Amino acid sequence: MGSTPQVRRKVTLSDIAAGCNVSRATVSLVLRGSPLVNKHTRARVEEELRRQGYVYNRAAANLRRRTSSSIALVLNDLANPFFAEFAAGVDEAVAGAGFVTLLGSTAESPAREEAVLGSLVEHGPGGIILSPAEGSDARKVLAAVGSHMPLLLFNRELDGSVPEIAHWDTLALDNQRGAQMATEHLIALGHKRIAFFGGHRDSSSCRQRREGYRQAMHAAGLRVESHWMVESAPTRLDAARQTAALFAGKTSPTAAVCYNDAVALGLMLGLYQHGRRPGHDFAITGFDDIAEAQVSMPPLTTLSTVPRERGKQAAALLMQRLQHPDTPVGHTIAPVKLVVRESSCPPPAA
Amino acid sequence: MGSTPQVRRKVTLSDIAAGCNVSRATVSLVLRGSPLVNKHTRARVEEELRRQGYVYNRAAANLRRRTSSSIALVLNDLANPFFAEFAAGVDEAVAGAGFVTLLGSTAESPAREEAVLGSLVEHGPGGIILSPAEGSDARKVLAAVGSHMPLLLFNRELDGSVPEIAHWDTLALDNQRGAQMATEHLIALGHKRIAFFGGHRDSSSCRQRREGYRQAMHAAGLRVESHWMVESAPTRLDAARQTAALFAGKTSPTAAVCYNDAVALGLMLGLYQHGRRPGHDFAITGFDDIAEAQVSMPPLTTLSTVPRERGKQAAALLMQRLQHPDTPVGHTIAPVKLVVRESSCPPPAA
DNA sequence: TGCTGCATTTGTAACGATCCAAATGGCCGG
DNA sequence: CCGGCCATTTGGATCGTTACAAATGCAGCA
Repeated sequence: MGSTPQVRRKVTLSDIAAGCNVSRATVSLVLRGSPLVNKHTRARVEEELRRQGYVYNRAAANLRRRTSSSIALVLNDLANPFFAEFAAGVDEAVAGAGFVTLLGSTAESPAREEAVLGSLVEHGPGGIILSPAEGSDARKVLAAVGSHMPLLLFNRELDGSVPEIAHWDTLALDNQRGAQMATEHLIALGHKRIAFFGGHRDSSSCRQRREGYRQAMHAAGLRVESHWMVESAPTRLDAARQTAALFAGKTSPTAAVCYNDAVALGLMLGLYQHGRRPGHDFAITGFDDIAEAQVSMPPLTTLSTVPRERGKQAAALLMQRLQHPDTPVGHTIAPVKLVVRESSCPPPAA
Repeated sequence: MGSTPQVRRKVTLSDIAAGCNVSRATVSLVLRGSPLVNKHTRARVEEELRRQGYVYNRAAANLRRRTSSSIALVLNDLANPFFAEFAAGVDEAVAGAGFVTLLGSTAESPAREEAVLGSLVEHGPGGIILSPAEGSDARKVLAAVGSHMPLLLFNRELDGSVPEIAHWDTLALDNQRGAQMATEHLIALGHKRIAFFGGHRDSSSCRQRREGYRQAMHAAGLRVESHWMVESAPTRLDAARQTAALFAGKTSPTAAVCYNDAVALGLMLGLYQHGRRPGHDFAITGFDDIAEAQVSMPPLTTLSTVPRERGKQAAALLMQRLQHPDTPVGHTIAPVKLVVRESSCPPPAA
């Protein structure tokens, strides 16, 4: 039935035009649903499009129209579930707007980031969503993307960023407020000796979370022992390894605000290995609310960031910028929500 | 220093040509590193490129050369860590070959899959890597991508696929052999009553894993009770919910081969809730070796699929196909490796 | 009949790159 | 001094689409 053995070359708009004796211009109008074309003509053309199996060449159209139909998404770590969810959200919104997503991942390497950005920019995305690699430099990024490319920075800041060159929008989580809420929650439960566990001191998100923690402690008039600030890679494995450091000093904490969920889960494991029972004799909070948080043992009290929503939001913000290139840059801070589960118990009776 | 306030229009090759009194053709040759150009000329042109902040327009070049510099990656569930790792692997290899990845995710909906494929195809990728949505139909996919688009199917089969129309390559995990290995491992430990837990009966990977399980059981002369075959959504949560079903009949199993790691971890949780201790009085194996498998409690015996490697492999296979479009289609089965950890214990002494 | 107005349709020049055949200019041998 | 050769450069057509101004045809009306 109507099988046309389409062999070599791709079908173009000229083929369609020739196939039903109209001009290329008319076919183009049909493709774009213009009301100018006669409805009988339109029908003939559409039939021919179907018959020949035409596929639109958006690259050619974009070239002529000087438009773009893609956005680039560059992530420091796609394999991380947080960013994977984020990416899914971005793609969902981007696709909803009729765009496609160009993906790039940098594996936390500023050098790769530069290369990836360079390569993606050549493909002419309308804008870029970037979650920078650790140590990524503002001037380098700017050089790679150019000063007129709409750019949305997610989740982290760039090193050496000064207001004069920063033409980009940002979307960040409310790290400080989140850590503050977690700390206040533990304080309300009766804890007095609370640690801040995990993360790299020099990452911007870690700095902000520590700051929130410190403020809450200070506001409650509680001391912070220096050995309660434990650094670790933001992974389960390294967190488990660093557990012992918490109990190295003479005054042991009874609770810990963790840098993120991965670290919190690692700490749980480490506690079990030290013979302690998280959720019974030690309270823990996380950050992110990853899928495992609700089924860990015990279920983890944490700050929900809803990464998929953040992805959609990031895409929406970038689309905004595409439509209004000349509005002043915006800095959005997404609220986070405290989700209380069993890992945050009161301190053991003194 | 040398800051040229580049305002509106993008810099094109003509601008460079004009800027140093050579023809566009010469600039083009320089861009592509042709040995034809005089090295003094090349230097002048390169200086001008830098000075004006030129960025290559790959879309225009692709149009003229009738080539492509992208591949499309369409996933049924990007938020799943297995696919996120896979995507990271694909992107790594694709970027290494100087291509970019066009991302699409379908949220397990065949309708969205069709739309996403249609949209991506218009952007002219050189080929497509597709992990189909559940229930995705072969003819529909074929209609969306056309019969000449290089296509690699990953992880699942398409419904209604018949050899006459299947021009695509495939890359699959060795599901059957993997489940067989897991089952044999449990049998070697002394288990006789072994269940197969989780997954959707009609997904191709679940069928294959069940088949491997059945073969191993049969080869060992062991019975399979019907209530030992428990279905669940492939998620932790639903798996935890279905746990009770395992112990509904009169003969309870002492071990379970799980559809995948998520299910296995859910089952662990369910067992704890039923007062059993996985790794002590009940043995469990998973499938995938996701990151959590090594830090769960107890650490999970599972089949390692190395999704990132699969991603690289998928990209490599597709690149192969791009270079040799006329070689016969290939069906690759990636081996899996049994990783023994503490979750697979011997049966409790009778 | 000639003119205007409307609904359609169309030719042609772009968009930014590449391909190709042909031009340029310098140098060498005869 | 000329022809030929080499190394280099170049104009113009082209990829598949869209913008735009202009053409077409037909109906209505004075």
